[in-house]
Amino acid sequence: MSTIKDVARLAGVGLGTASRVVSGRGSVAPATAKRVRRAIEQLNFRPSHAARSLLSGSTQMVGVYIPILKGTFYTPILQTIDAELRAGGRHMVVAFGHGSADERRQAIEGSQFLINRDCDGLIVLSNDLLEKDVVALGREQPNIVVLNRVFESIRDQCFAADHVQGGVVAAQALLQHQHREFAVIGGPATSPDNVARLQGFRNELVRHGVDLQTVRTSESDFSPEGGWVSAKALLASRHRFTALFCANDEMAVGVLSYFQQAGLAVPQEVSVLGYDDTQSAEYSAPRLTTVHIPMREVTVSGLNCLLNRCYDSLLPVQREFPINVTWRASVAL
Amino acid sequence: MSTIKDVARLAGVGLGTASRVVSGRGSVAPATAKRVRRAIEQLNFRPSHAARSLLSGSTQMVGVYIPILKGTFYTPILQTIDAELRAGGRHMVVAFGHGSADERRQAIEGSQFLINRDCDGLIVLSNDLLEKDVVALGREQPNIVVLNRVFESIRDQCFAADHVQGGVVAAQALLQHQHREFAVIGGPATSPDNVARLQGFRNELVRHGVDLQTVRTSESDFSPEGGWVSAKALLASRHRFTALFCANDEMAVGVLSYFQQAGLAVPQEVSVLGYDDTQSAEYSAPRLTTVHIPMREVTVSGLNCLLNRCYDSLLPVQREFPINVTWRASVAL
DNA sequence: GATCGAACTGGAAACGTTCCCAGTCGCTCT
DNA sequence: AGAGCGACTGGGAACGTTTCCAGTTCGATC
Repeated sequence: MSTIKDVARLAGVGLGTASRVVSGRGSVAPATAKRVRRAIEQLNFRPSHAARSLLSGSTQMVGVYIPILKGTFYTPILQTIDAELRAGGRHMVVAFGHGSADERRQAIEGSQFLINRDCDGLIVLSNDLLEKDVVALGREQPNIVVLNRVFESIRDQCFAADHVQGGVVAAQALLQHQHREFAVIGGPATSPDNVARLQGFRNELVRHGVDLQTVRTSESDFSPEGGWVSAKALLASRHRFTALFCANDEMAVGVLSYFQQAGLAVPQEVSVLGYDDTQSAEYSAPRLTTVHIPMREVTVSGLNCLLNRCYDSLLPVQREFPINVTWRASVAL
Repeated sequence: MSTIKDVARLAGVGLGTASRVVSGRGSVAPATAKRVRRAIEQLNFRPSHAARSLLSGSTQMVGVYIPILKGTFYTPILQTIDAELRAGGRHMVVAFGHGSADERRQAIEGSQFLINRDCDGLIVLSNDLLEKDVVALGREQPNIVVLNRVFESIRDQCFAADHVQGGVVAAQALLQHQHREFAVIGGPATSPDNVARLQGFRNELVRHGVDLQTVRTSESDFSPEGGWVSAKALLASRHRFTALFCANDEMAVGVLSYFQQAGLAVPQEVSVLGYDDTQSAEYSAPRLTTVHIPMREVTVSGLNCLLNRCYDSLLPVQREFPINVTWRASVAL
């Protein structure tokens, strides 16, 4: 690989002049600039990112930690982040959870890994990190933003939709279709956003006079497979219900798969409501009615907040994210 | 951020000694090492990745270009690459296709972006790159590996399953269930892997005496939505068929969604066969029988090949990838 | 025609590491 | 006692940029 010294030598100019042409800062005579550009072309010169980073103290790189890249929840987030970053000439380096450690450790290690990689900032998604973990991480790299979760100690670096409100919206959607007999398949009890939406859902139910004793709730793991086995158990339990609320779309898809196999017609015999409105809800059989969480807006706002911190820009940041229902075909009277 | 100089000063040792403790190379007296380690701790010192890269000429970083992160095809690939890389203390930087340019330009720009970021090597996935493009890219960064596509000029840097064989396997799966009347929903005609599997499929059909005139083939775009509209068009055409081959799982999922809505029972009235065996096939309604492409093995082999080139390691590389069928519930007699 | 300023130029210093070289110390062996 | 050796140490050079400063040239202004 050729360096800027080679360029300078070939063009017969000084180091400074060559650098000015490359970086476009400072004034250079047109004729000289042309000579330098020809030399660059000829040597196929590209400036070293490492050298620039070393000097400037900034890598123009943002780290993103994601527990696992599976399903349809995280992928649009990555896509969004990369798009926004690239538009600003920056880039993204991703780390997923790995290894045999528990998920909390994985999240810490992944984030640490990213920090060690000289990221200018960090975006973290994790259900298993503790308050003290983010504080510790924040000591090493103050430019941290958390998505889909709020830590009290760094409230204004956290971006999330109001999931208890999401639960309320879910309940209303079902109630307004005259449903009174419910079942729920929740995500992991350790997942804060899951308990929030379940809380909201239940609150709204009692507000409408539903006896919570009659709503059967099972805990699952946010995966289609989990939804499938929960659906099976639910049917086996012979619990009476006309509407089933799934705490995310992926589980709902698994449920739909099992119900089809069991010969239970959706929505004719039971209604199924999803949550998140990810891509997997769009073309299930039947197409899934689901609570729409505006993750794109959440992501962009979080990223902008991070960029503002890292590069003192003034990108717009939004902190309220309206939730509504995307009506498709899985909920009926 | 503190530097190794600060550490050296605080520990009362020379630069070299401090460095030796940090990098673990060279000999240091135990007592001295302890003092240095305490200083590191105290200052919360972390070595600068940029400085190391500059000196060593290697960033320990591999770039991955992916056209778009949507659906279930690319995500496991990323997950696999990251897992393998992290295990070796290296990392991954990802770029997706963006902007309004056509997909070929996007692929070139994305790859270029990665190269400019000082990646030690590049993994590229793209249906739209031309032979000459990879040659040009190869001049800037010889360490390139292509997945799911083979370019003649760099044959041994390309890793892909044999998709014409995949098509053959698909045809056999359907034929052995006595199907004689077919329909096909293909991917984009510009996608080499798509034309390969369609070719293989048709070849096997004629080998079994099926008249290709009777098999209706429509072109779609590998998306669930595309599958949905193609399924609609197919039914509207009143073409007779008992088995439908979809060139990927995503389209098959869209098809299943439409068939359910249209009241067409799968597999009782028609059989549907997918391709790829991605996560979306696992819990569709009904669960999708599909041609299993071992993308994990393809990915690992490609990555290993790249790592061998970049860091002269001797990781195992495999060039043949057996294809079979994952039987679920969408194909019947 | 002296003065001033703008436009342009070259090169040293700095960023934070690692590697190499030279040097010191203490021990063992003749 | 002197030589020889191994363990350990300190600091300069280098990696490839950008920034800054000092210097030169040239045209315009008084």
